[in-house]
Amino acid sequence: MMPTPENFIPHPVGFYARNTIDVARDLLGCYLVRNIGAKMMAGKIVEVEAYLGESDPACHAAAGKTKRTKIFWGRPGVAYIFLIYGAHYCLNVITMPEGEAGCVLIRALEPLLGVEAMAHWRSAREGSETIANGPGKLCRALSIDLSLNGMDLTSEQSPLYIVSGDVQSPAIETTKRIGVTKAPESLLRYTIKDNRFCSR
DNA sequence: CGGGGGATTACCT
DNA sequence: GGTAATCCCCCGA
Repeated sequence: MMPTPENFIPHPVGFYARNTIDVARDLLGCYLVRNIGAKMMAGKIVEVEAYLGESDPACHAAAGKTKRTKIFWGRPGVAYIFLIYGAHYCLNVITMPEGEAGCVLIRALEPLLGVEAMAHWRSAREGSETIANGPGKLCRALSIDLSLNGMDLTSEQSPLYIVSGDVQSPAIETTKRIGVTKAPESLLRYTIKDNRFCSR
């Protein structure tokens, strides 16, 4: 059963103040909501990756606290956004209780609301399956950039937030993370099994 | 202040 | 399958 915008309920901070792997798996099937003025876009989260903080070489937090990474040790449930290859943004959610580091990378969405707007931002006339099937593509589709870094994803007042999704929890497939050069063998990528909107 | 790294994507053969 | 594009961030000097 799919929620409608009237029933969009953001997760409380406590949802994110937990073990990163649990949060990652629980985010599958939830909805990412983007408001620009009166326009709403939303998509179901179908692919994520867990980054386990200081002990995970692939996690930016492994470099220690810097201007860019100090957000990891701050309040959970906020957006961590960075620019990669000078061209694409990646959207993460900060996890773990305050004082501990971790995040979940949102890697793909199944477009649900405002699909035409997403196609517009992407300058894509293709089918909806490829509009947001990658971390850079979904940021482009939802017009997400560094100006949203640090945004609270637990509030409906935010231009970007996450809400509870499908009532039934999905079957989950576990694989290696994509594209990472450090710790490439770790099985920390989670997808909704057989969902056509995942990357690859 | 210069240089290299990077969790990607699109477009080429 | 291979690779160029492109820039913020971090580090070392």
